Amino acid sequence: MTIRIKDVAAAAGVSVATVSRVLGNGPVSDAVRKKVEAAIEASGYRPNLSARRLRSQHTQTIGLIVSDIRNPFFTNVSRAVEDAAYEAGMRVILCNTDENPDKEAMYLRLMQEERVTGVIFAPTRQTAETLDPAGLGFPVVLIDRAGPSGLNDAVVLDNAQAAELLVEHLLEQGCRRIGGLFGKTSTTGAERHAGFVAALARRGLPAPARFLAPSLEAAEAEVARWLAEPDRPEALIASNGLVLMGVLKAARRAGVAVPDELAVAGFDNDAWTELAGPGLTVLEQPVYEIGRTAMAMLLERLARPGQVARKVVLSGRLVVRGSTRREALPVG
Amino acid sequence: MTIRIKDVAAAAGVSVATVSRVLGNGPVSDAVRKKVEAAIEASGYRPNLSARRLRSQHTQTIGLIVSDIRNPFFTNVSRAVEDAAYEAGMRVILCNTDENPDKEAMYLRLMQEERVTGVIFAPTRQTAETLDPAGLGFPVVLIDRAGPSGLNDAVVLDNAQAAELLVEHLLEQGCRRIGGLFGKTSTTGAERHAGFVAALARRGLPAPARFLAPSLEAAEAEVARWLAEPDRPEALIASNGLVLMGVLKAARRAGVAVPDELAVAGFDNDAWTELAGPGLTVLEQPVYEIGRTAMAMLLERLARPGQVARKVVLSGRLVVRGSTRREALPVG
DNA sequence: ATGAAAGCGCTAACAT
DNA sequence: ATGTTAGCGCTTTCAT
Repeated sequence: MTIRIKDVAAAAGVSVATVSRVLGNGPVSDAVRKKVEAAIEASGYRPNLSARRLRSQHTQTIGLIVSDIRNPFFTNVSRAVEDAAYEAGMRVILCNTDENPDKEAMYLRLMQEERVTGVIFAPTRQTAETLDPAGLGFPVVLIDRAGPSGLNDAVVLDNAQAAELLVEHLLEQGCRRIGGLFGKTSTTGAERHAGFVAALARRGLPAPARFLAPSLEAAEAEVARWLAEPDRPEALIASNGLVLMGVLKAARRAGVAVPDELAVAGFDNDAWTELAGPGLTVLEQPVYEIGRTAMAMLLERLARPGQVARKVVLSGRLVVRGSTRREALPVG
Repeated sequence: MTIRIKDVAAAAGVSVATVSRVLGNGPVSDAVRKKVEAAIEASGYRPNLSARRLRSQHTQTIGLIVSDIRNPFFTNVSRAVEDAAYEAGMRVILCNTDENPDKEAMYLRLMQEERVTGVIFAPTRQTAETLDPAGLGFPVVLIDRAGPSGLNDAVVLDNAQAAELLVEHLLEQGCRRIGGLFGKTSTTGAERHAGFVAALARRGLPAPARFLAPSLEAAEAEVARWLAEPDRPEALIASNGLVLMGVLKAARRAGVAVPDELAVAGFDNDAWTELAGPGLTVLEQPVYEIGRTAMAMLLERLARPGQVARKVVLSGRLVVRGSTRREALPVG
């Protein structure tokens, strides 16, 4: 049926070992290499990667486990990871967990069965805390959310600092009743919440916060409720791009003007944030770089397995736009 | 080193075949099954999928080849495909081609080496025209862009009709100088262009169009140039979500007000289109459904290989928002 | 530089 | 219902 290496060998008049060497750039004389390559070309032979992986014990596969590829942060990270992976001759298996610990466990198990070379993983808080990298059989680089103290390699944003930057900016604009919306299952959410609380506490201000599932729908519903309350906030900080969208949709539905009646700021400088409403003030993460860094760390870890775990902390950049502009805000 | 099936067999006091049967839900007595499952649990055994695939000749893997996962259309399609695939016990390999025919060929070749069960593919026009599904060794379902007459299964939008809907709407709003921006390498672009031309021709109107690479940057640059020309259009139709973003960015940079000085409409009803500017008029594709339909067609094709190729054509829905609102437009 | 042969871990005949 | 065994297609010793 399908052409195997022995068919190519027979056609070229050499042994299967020689064909294998041609395929793997092993030591073969030029004359023989030519003959073999011609036979491969003529037959349309395609090596069977399952067989190669089984025999060589190298799968050249990495797993990328995120909560939802539709979250713009992960969309961009995934593209960066795939670019870097294919450049390094690796393929990527992408998994969406929806922040569901059961799915996380299932996919981690799948990664073991695939005998992946390594995994890049954005875990929920729950999983991050209990993750034992030793028992998995492959190295893990955490992204977006770091696990507990130095057990895993990780590349993350300085989330507390980032949240503080946003709060400071709103304070400078004269806002006082500043509310925050954070993911309830992520470490990211917890860290950003901590920065949010710290920055407001320094001024002796309250830090009203809501925790929610990281989806557009959940955010929109939560914000709609919040805006209907008597002492609604004059500014809102959204912990990720999806939640930020939800804030804007809810404000629009409720007829609350941005920034006149509500200042809005959030995370992730996606293209649309420049175009929405008066332009959205956001904290930009170096998204593509996070993906490539994670991949690079994974490759380094594979090269030096004994090396101590490293955590790369990247800083965000505040991008000020109209959604928090002072002149339009209710001051005092 | 790692635990193999024979280790589990030895621990449970049975043969490897019995363990394999337990794994595959074969006929095994309850008592033995219990014993084996206990041994699996105790040892932390994980089946080696490469070995299983090699032996069984079933990879349970499908390939998803798109131009760029960051294109919101493909982001959503990919999520739908992955959901459906994992439900069917299949893995997905995602590939980004950037509409580069060389990359397309490379990934198609990779799919052969993976011995994938099937592929869902959004090809460039060039590749779509020359694609020989017979020679590939696996079934292909095309999405977004159909190939030539009935050679491949495909699920597509009625692109010409969709473009006509947008044009008709703009005509109703009183626009006359309507420009179009289309992907230069995609069949989608060509089909949408055809509908665009047809709708305008019926009114005896010119149909100025520009063809470009499907990226945010290319669109922004092209539109910036166009808006600077003397007889610039009073309305612009963008052939996909990325290009639509580019139109808006360019208009904003050039200080051209939407919709007062320029009406804007485009494809893909992403969340952000509701929030950008006055809200964007878009043609909504049933995105998630396209992904699931493609997966379903692939599974059907696998079940009935001889079946004649089918093309599922889905209709888009016009979503009217502020970016084309009549009262604000320069009439005549 | 090349070939012969073993075996990666598993499933599927075939036997019992 | 369970065991024995061959072999999926390849890479990798070990010879020569």
